[in-house]
Amino acid sequence: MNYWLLKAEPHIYGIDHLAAEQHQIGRWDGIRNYQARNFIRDQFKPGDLVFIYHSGIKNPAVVGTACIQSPAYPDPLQFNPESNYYDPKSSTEKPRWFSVDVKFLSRFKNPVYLRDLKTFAPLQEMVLLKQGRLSTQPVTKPEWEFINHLAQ
DNA sequence: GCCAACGTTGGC
DNA sequence: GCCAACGTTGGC
Repeated sequence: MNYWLLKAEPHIYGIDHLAAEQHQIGRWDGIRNYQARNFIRDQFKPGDLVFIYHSGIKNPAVVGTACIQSPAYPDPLQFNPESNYYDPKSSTEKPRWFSVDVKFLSRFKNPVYLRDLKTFAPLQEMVLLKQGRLSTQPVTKPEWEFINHLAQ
């Protein structure tokens, strides 16, 4: 069992969108960064637990949890010329980008804000604090448990 | 393969 | 809106 963090811009697709999906399962697509892609393609496994993190807003925060619901599969948006995520260099034979299905689990009553994460010694090695721009990233088990306690 | 130019992310 | 960090592109 592994733990991950997925970033989302809440006005585009955030935890409320996920919770509103049929069966509360949504496709996590549009990832267009190789490092983030590699985590999805090579390491995400059904049953893995993820934090949903809202970025690009005034008070960025971990806002809830979800779980990986499917193996990685080619992101359909890369083949759609109408999509912002269309990639003409990708092909169905050699897809470049991958997505997974994610199932909503919980929305934190108390979001854990980035400014607070920064104050706790056990969280100082989080990828979130070290590498600002990575949109999918690993979380350690101690970090997972610590943040869940903060959200209670 | 190097590197300058450029684009994007994302916190503040 | 600004800007730091960093990823990508493309000429050479």
